[in-house]
Amino acid sequence: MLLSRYLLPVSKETPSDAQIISHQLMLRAGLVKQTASGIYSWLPLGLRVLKKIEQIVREEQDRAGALEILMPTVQPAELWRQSGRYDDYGLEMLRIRDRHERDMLYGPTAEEVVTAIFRETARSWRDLPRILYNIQWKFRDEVRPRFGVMRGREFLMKDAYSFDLDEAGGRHSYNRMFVAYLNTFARLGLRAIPMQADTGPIGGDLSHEFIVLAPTGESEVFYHANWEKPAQLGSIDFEDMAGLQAIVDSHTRDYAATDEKRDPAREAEAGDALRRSRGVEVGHIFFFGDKYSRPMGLRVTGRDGQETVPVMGSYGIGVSRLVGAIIEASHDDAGIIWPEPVAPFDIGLINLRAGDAACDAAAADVQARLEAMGKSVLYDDRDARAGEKFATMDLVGLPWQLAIGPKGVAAGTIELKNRATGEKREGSVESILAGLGR
RNA sequence: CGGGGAGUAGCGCAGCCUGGUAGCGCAUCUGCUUUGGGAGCAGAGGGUCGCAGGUUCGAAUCCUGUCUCCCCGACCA
Repeated sequence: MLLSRYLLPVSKETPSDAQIISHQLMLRAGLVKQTASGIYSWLPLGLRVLKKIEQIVREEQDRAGALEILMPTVQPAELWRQSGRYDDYGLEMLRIRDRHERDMLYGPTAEEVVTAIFRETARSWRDLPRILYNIQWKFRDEVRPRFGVMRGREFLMKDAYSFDLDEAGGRHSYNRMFVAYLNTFARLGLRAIPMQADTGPIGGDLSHEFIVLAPTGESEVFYHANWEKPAQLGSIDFEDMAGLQAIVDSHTRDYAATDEKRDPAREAEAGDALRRSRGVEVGHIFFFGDKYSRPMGLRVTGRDGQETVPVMGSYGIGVSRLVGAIIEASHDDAGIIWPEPVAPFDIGLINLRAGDAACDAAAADVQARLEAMGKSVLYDDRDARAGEKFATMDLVGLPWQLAIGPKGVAAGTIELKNRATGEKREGSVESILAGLGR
């Protein structure tokens, strides 16, 4: 991609609306534009990141055996009356009336819709268990949106819903999602800690929040030092109930709690190993039994020929929030530092003397060769000063910066910088490209 | 929803108290000089001062209403 043809409105100045670092950097790096309070438009660079995160979330859901569907953003109030939540949900739900005076709503979550779908498709125990998920925009009319996409009113969420015959099965589904979340956050380059959570208005008795550690995170968290070792998950057999339970057990053994859920006894037990940090909630999983299936009339025929009410769980990841969370966890004074799996482009290519025929040709050649290697390249071909180009690349946080200038062209060399480590390497075009190809 | 703050050029701000027809920095455009980590000089474009009423000869400035945004609190993926 040629930067001269891209839409990348970067800014040196910090927008006065933004308080936290991820919000400031997202605006300064031209990732998003605010459209209304808590509502954002995604610009090209930000959208690439959002889609990369979405795809990683999708792959890990698929791997865990969940099935992707797509449910509507606008839902009929009728379904929420069936579950009994229509009157309970309150002002957070954006209520809409259509031209026929029917009560509609912009979905804040999708338990009702998915239960209705499953009610009409599942007939017998053979249709269970199933986990359905979708990645769709949600709207919650927060009283006070803030922190940019971290707490917007409109947000992209992956929400999964499990249907099982009994509680043991429900626990297995819960464990599938638990482990899928560990894998997902690890792939995103994040250290996320599962913490025992209140089940809140959604009900049920088995629930964890996944908290990403970030020094500028919004909530305070306390955890055992063992969590600082990154989780090493090998290949997982999601069908192995006992094996999955063992993984979950090993990832819930060490103490970890949010501010509200602190346990003085366990903290004393942890002693010197107790750590205190800040974090951002990026995922939340619940098992809630027949809370929705029973009132909504979801029934299947069991092995014994009798009707039975399936049990359910729901599992959310804030996809758009993750963009902010990753930046909170990974930035420096110069800007964003994207973990490679979510970076909008793999490489930022800087032409230090745009307009110089030899430099232009060399840069175009390098770009073509990188793209032939399957790398995505943002090529700064603008007629601007080197400092401005490097600063822009630092701000937008691409993992690698390649610089080509007259001296390098004369010597047949090119300079590579790693955004995260700051390490620079100069070498022949061939050797640098070979290094990037690995 | 309670408390506080702010709307003036794309961004960051001054001007408002003490009314007199809008300014600074960055960004943008043109030209020249520059060019290996946010250049210099010269010039240019860009604003219904959030909106609506009112006071006044005259309103960015004073008064009233209204909309929007931000912060603190309670609530939340």
